[in-house]
Amino acid sequence: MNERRKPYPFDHLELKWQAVWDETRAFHAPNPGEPGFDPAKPKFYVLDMFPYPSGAGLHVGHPEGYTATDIIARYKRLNGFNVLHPMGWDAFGLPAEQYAIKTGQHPAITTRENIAKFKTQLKRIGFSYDWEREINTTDPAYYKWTQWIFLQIYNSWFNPGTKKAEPISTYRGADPDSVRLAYVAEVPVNWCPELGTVLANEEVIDGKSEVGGFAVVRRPMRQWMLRITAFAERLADELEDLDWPHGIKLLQRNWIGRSEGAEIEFAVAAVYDRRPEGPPQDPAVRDRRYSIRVFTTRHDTIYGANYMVLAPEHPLVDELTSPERKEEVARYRAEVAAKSDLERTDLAKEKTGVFIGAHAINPVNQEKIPIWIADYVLMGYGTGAVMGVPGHDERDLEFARKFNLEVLPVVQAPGKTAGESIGFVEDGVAINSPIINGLATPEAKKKILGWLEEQGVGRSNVRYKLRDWLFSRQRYWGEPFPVVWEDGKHRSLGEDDLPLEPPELEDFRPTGTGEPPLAKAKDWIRYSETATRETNTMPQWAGSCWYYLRFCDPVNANRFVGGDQERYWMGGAQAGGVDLYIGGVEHAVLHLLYARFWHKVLFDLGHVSKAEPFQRLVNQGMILGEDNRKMSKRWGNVIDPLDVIAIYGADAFRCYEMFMGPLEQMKPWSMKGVEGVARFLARVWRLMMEENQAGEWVLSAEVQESELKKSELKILHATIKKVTADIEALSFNTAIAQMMILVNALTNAPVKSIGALRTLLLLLNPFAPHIASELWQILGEKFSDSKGGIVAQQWPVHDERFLVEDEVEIVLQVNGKVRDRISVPIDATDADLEALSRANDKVQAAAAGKTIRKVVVVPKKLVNVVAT
RNA sequence: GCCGAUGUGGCGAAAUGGCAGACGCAACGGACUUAAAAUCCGUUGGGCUUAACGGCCCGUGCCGGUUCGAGUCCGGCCAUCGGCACCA
Repeated sequence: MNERRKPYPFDHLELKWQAVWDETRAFHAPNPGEPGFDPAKPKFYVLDMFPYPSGAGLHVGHPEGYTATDIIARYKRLNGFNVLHPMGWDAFGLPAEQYAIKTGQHPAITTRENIAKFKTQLKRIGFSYDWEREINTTDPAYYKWTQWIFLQIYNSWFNPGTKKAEPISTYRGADPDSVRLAYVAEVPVNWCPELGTVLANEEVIDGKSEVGGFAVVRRPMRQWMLRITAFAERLADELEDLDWPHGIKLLQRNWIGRSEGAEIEFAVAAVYDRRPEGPPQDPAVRDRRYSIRVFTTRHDTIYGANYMVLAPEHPLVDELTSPERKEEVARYRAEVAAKSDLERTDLAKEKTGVFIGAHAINPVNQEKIPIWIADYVLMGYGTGAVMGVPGHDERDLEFARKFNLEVLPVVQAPGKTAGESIGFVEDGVAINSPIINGLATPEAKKKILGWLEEQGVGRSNVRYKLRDWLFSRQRYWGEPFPVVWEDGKHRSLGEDDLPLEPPELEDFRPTGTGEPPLAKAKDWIRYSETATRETNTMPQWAGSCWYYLRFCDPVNANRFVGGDQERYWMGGAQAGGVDLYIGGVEHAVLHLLYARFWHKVLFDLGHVSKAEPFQRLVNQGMILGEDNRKMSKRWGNVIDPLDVIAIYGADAFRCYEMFMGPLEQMKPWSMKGVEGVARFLARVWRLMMEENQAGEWVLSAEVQESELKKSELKILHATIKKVTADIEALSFNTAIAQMMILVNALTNAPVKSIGALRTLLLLLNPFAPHIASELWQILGEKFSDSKGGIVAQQWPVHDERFLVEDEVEIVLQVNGKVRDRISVPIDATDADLEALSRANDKVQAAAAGKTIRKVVVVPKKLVNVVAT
């Protein structure tokens, strides 16, 4: 290994301070009612996205966000906040289970080992977590409450009147099971025949399994679903007031996918008319009226609707298909069912579909239009049926061309002929549409909708792309559902039955039939003579949906979080919730949407005090390898923080992570860059320390009580100001640059003022806490004061008086180009500046032969002479 | 295809509409050293010009606009990255 002498003894002092912090519980945040709790202090909750403890350990990407939050946490503490800064483990999940399948080692053991490794790494970086609040989603004392929250969801329904989740007991309908927020449905899942198991969507990449690359097909199975769609409107609307990156809000909004439009009923032309045997004799069948509802955002184009398409799975298909088309329809539906999602959504492929032998009536003109089924219409969105308007919808146009259906323009784009307006038209004027001819699109929509409403065949309607959340997995390593089945019906266990622990299994392998591995535990499954346990488990997202709440009160055995604790950390007069949440963009929609959903349910039921959990969100950018590629085993460019720390120390590691560039930006790693930052810290060290004859570091003789020169005072206070503002703005790279400027300036001074050094150490402390603590202590011992450790200090405040200057440099421009720079007294008037500028040699030279038209004076900055 | 982000030296980057390139890396030169490492000091966007001090021009992806003045604001392109993708 690297035998090079260390530029300062970081290894010794870093381990020393980490031990001190542990022993003194330096970063423990007291809860209301605990000793040491000061109600006068404002709270600050700064949260990291807790990691999945994989076997590979942390790489340098993880600690980027963690370092940022740690700087904020340390900074806020010195500013008098009671800071909640916790860490834990999102430890249920596939890799541990896959490892168990391969080796037979129980996932709990793998998980324990991985957590130990992660924790060692995090501690070596010197993060100021309150480790007394550490949580682990696989701990029964934790997932007891994950299961408890599931029961709250299970025992609730969404009241459309109040737009709130309410206890199921308030539901007045006949079948509560049909409205619960957790329900069972037969839905298509990703089935991988090769692996013999079901996969989550995240585990399927381009229609193949992430593990092994085997084909994945859709197959209907009984699944637990959470009714997140009921909250679509609130999840979209309530994003508004959150202090999140604009892009992330947009991503969530798009994911939720709100569309405003109309639902329109198309009557079905008498089905029996076309049957060879004539009208059925049974009056119940003969008189049956069918109608098909479509959803459209372009109701203004309804005159152009000359066919209709149902999703192949549409429930009316069986009843409407004419006998002579039955065979073909059945064949088409079978074909579609066999397709994977990939095949079905492959845009390059041609449109397919079959006519089902029935017709619908267009309500605006009473025309009989053919009904088709085609897989470009999805059962899961809208009503599963569309009116085909080939004139103004690209997909319909493609379909119409394939099957030679008529294409009729009904909207004319501005500046184009009717014929040219075929295709997708954003806005235009209605044509060939008697009721709305000549109206601009928005008015046409309004008028036709009014007309349809009058006829009783249409109403305005809002639809969302968001689907209900498929909440069950056929896995071992997850939270079991607190549910039992009896006589084909499910019912929940009581709170007293929690935690419901999974059975001990020797064999974690999938059964091959799609039945979950828990089904192998025959004794465990048997709940009573007549009832059996649910064998699915919850997905990995479950534990992370509420962990930020558990951090507020991590060991409470009686409640998922205590009321006082929740109100203190998550409530408050301000916006409330987590004050700062930093993590990767990869969670922009899933985790962040799921957690918001659970939080809203808990809020509606009165268990938490605010409707939103994360007030401010920041995404750190990905750290690439030195080769500018994503870090991965495949490229061999993964960097272990511990390897960096062994050479340069934790402080250098932390500072480099922040100095690389803006937090939110993607940027490549550079070992040379770490070295540069390490040199900076070594300079800080040598500002105060020198080696004696024996090779020991001792306080430098240059460190003395002394008055600062004016120029030194200025740079010191400019640094306090900039570092403070930059930390507030999470602009850590420029904060470090400013401290480098200060250190360079101090290095050149013959005498090092203790006051200036102390201030520097306070500013540096959030970034490089070990070296700052050590040097602070050394100064304290030498100049025996009673200030205490650096963690007990106040953040410095700059004094604007030291920043004002007697003289300022003024830039002289002619026509916007710099011609000279002059130094003038700070109180020079605009007239003075103009006169000086006009008299300046270089200005005159540049303006020679021209007439001065105008002189722009920017006080204390520049003068621009406009000459032509 | 749609949505979003980003384009500045050899590299990471900095710049409330007002001196483009702070700070750092790399490179080069010097000091120290028997020597090297470490450290310290200096130079470093490009071009032209001058014996030299210096002087001049160009330069923030491309084209245009607004402005006394644009990396920054507006319009239109191009490229890279990310997300969504038959959502009616």
